Amino acid sequence: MERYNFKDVESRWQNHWQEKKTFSSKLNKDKKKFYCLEMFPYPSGKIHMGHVRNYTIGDVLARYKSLQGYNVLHPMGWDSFGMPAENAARQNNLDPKTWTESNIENMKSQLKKLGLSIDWEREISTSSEEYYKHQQLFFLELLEKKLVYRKENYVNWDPVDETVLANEQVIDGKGWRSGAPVERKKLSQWFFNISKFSQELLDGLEKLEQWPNKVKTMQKNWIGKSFGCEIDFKTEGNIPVKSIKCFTTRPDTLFGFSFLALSIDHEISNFYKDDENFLKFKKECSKTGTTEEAIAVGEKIGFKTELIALNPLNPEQKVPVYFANFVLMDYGFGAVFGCPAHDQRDYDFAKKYNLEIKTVVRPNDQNDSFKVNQEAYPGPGVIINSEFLNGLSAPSNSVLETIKILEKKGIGKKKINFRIKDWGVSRQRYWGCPIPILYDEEGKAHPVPIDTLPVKLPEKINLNVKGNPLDHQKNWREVEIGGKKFIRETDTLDTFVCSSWYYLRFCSPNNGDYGFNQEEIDYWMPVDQYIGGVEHAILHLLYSRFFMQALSYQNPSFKILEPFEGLFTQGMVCHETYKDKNNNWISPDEIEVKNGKKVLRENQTEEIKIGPSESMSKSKKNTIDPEKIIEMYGADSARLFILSDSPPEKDVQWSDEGIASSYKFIQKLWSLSNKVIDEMKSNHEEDEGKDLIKFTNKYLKKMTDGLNTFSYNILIANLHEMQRFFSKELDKKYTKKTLTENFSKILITMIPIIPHLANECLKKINYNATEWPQYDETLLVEDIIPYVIQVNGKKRAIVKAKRDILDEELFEIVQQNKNLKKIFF
RNA sequence: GGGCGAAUGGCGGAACUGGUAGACGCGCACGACUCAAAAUCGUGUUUCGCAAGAAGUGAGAGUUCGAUUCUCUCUUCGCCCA
Repeated sequence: MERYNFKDVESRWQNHWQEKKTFSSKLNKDKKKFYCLEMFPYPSGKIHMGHVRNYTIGDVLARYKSLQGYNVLHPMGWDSFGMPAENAARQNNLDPKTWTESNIENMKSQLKKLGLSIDWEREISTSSEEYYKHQQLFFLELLEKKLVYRKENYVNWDPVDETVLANEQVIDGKGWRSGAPVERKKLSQWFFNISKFSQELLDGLEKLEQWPNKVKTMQKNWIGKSFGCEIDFKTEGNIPVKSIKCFTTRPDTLFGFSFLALSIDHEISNFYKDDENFLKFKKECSKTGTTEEAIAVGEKIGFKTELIALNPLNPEQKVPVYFANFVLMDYGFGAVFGCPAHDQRDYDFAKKYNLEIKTVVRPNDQNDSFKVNQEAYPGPGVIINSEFLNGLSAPSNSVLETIKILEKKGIGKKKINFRIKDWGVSRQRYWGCPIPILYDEEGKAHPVPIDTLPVKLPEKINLNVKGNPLDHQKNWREVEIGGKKFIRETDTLDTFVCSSWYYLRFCSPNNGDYGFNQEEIDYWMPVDQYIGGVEHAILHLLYSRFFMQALSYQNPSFKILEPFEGLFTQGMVCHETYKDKNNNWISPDEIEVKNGKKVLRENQTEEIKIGPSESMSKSKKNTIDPEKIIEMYGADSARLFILSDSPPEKDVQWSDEGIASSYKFIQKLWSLSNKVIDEMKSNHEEDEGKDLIKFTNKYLKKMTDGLNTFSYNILIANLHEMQRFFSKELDKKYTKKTLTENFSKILITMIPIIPHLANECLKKINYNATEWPQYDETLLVEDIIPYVIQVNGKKRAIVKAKRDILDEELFEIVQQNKNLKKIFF
């Protein structure tokens, strides 16, 4: 029998799909749509196993839905702006555009070799003028709606990359890419007013039933709604300030008040702007990062002002006012009241400056003489030492009670506060979408006139300069409109902006005058199933959700509030790690197996230390190149293996044995298929049994269930069972009709998983697969079923009997069973 | 420190609403084919035990005729936030 030639078959089918435009999708209101989207890749140059997994999972679903009769939209594009292109261009002395475009070409051909059912006619690239010109228009629209604004802000500054870092790009106080200690720097930045929609973004989560709870919880925490109260603290002192406003979630601990702390950026700092000691202190503060983590871990330091604050519930009590490094200007009002006994940061601060620590909450299992010792007690309990608040259960009753009292006295009011901050979108980089803003000679910002859009990125410029290369482009920066001189904004947009709306563009990728066509998005949106890594659980997904809010704001014809109806987060691809005797990472390519041991290929003797399996990464050299795998084993084998070993939401271990076994299995399926086709030629007049039909039905149910629940690893197990069953069952004689009917259904179920082999086999029996096969419910029911006999909860025997057997009859059988006889008699 | 989740053979993992634990794969062992090897095919493979049988889903308790599944306590690991 001929061996399966995957190279020939796979390339033939891939060409067929391309020529016939099999996966091209068109708006068709008579058909139910299904929008299947995987997170689009950054064009780094080569696909990696993570892509293989992500896109295989998506392809299984897209092909399945298509067989189910849906009008499927399954597009692909490129998240092609960003730092790596700029770095690569600097190093290799070429320009980012050329680098990016050639990477795209290469990766596209690699993806095509995977046999994905992608509508390539909808391909988009965010760094193309075609794409970013619409983004600039969106920016101006949002500016018009006052959802974009500019403000001076302290930022995390990476002194090596000379760029602003987002909080999440700061790891342990260092830049994620450069590793340099991050500094605080004040810059004028563009912001998207995401916090305006805090409540909407929170409420929207409730409706996302097909999202993992984990992701919803993460977003919820990120938005961080807290309920509390704003309080005016009266002040006395040499500075002309009458009161300071604070936000707190624990007004009930006011009797434990022992200091008031201000952010160094609080307006009161203006009174100290010439004070040398204060400036010194400020400098000291800039050494700690702006992240909440850095603040929690770092030393708490303060600068005492000449002000005294009064306790609003007890004006007799007067406490000092400090500037402190752990108070953030953009949370609350940049001022907090210190209650050392019940907040750890306050406790650390009070210890350092010898301030009073007064316990005002005791745990429920302690008595009123409880005193905080060693560390703060932030937990629940009962209010003590607090006059008229004593005895209230904290925080459940005490917070609301205290707010009532404060409101009555007119010194405080109930307030909802959100942790989420506005989204800073300015980046001091070249390879990004230019922000369409012009500054006049007074430095006032003006939108670029719409009819002159897009603001094109200058090409082939010198990147080997300090800071943002666009700052050095005099010709580009300086503009004259109507005789007036302007200077262009040189910051570019965060690449997260590009990925916040690309799924809309896919619906109408060629729409010229606007980012999308309303009719097209009304049909295709929302994305029915979005698939990608959990690392985007917060930012990308939240930004995308914000973008829908922003577009629909003051625009009743835009009705999509949630872009992604279903979300699936797949696990990572892992591989064993290897080290040589000098503890250098060794790539799997440099290793050979000799006498059951892994040795260096170079010298064939040095044994390799095998480390734990970890997520594939270049730094640990434990990557496997998908291109080589496809070359050796074919796309179907790669797809089969990446789906087989673990459920898609969990991490999967790549192994040589695993891919080899998948390859063997492809061969087995091929040979099984040939055997069945041979059997079809023998023309039996009657079926020798019904097992094959019954099996097929059960199999179809399991495959359908598995596909509906993303249990893709179970699909592969079913395929193995099917292969074994059919190989044996073919010893019986079946008619051509039975074989064709049943086996063609089985082949169709293989299309989503291993499309090349499945289509090739279907072609051999001249079967045109158009529909997902239905199973016959009645055939799922067995007549003879096993009865498990338990005695006192322990399994003692299994007897087989008719499904509808009477209790007495069953009892009869049980009595005859010799195992059971021993127990009873 | 807080939140969420997980823990099942040598390994990856299955088990629908509480009802035969270990599907399927890897690995391993044995056998067939072969001069031989590879490949392929077949059989077996939770542990202890020759067997009958017993124990067994991180540990301990509880609910139940019956618990991998439900409840509580604990341990370890992972992820996210700090």
